[in-house]
Amino acid sequence: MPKEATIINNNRLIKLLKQNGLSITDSRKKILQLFLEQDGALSHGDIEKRAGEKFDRVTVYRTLQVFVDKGIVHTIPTADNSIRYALCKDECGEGHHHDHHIHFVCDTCNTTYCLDDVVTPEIKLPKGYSAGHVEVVVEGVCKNCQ
Amino acid sequence: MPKEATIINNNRLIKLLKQNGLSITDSRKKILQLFLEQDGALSHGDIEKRAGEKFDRVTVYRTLQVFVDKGIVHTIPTADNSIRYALCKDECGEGHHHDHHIHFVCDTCNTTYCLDDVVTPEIKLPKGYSAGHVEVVVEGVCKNCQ
DNA sequence: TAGAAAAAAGCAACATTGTTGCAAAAGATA
DNA sequence: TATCTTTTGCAACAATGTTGCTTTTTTCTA
Ligand SMILES: [Mn+2]
Ligand SMILES: [Mn+2]
Ligand SMILES: [Zn+2]
Ligand SMILES: [Zn+2]
Repeated sequence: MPKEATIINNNRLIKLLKQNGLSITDSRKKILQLFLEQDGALSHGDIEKRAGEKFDRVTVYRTLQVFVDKGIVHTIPTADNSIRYALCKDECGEGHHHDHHIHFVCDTCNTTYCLDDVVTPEIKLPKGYSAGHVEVVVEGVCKNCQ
Repeated sequence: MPKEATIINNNRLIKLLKQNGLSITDSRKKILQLFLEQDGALSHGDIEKRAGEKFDRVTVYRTLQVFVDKGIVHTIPTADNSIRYALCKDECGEGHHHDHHIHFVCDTCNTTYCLDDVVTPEIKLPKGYSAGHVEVVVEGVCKNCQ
């Protein structure tokens, strides 16, 4: 008999997937769970490792792509050429993300955080340029590594 | 007989390399030239293409690494998992970059610009986090694509 | 300016990461 | 449960990045 926490969690996963019009599959549940139980962001590699030997690499790629498309997770660019993914907490949906927070990468533990309370600043661009999305990534030392 | 412009350019390249304590080689001159005659930033792939069939892929990787180490070029993180490189115009040197400008990626032509006159904004972080470098990438439509 | 020493380039082999088409398996629907 | 639809796994492939070693080029000094 599974533990209470597991049941709740499983229901939450199913609800989230259904809300986004996705069919319920083991890989989607597992990967979504990884995001829910995680403070920071995850790279493709992290997910491959933590999802265990259970899923094919291709499935992870496709699942992440679906999650991004649906507005369930957003991507975070980093300097080391490895995209990180994190849960969207804002009202993102299919085809439009509205993540206006900044990101923080710890030099020490290498964790990537969404700083949901820090709003992206206004940037005054030179004449001729028009801004769409603004991405801010701060690198430094995080709360756990001071 | 080479043209005047070529000679000057060649001297400039040599000077720049010497200033940074690098020996003068064909690949370094060629790749540095690509940056000098380029408005936007270049990806590894761009450089491989434009440097022609003349150099080995490995040489391009190693040359870019040397340029970054020496503070001749800096890297720009992008959302599509392909690092761009651009000339440092600030006083960067071996082991320390001081690029405090923001970057702009055009949705239309996909060019990446260093906006040298737009200074990185101050970011107020939550308690416990200390900031090192701040990276701002704005995505939108550039001056040539309006 | 020739020759020795040092540095860089090229090459080959390999590792990692990402993509695509297709058949099998699993999920949704009625 | 049967049928239709979607997703997965697999295989093959492409692109990107890394490493060790040999050859070539550059630098340095006599
Ligand atoms: Mn985020
Ligand atoms: Mn720049
Ligand atoms: Zn940390
Ligand atoms: Zn443009």
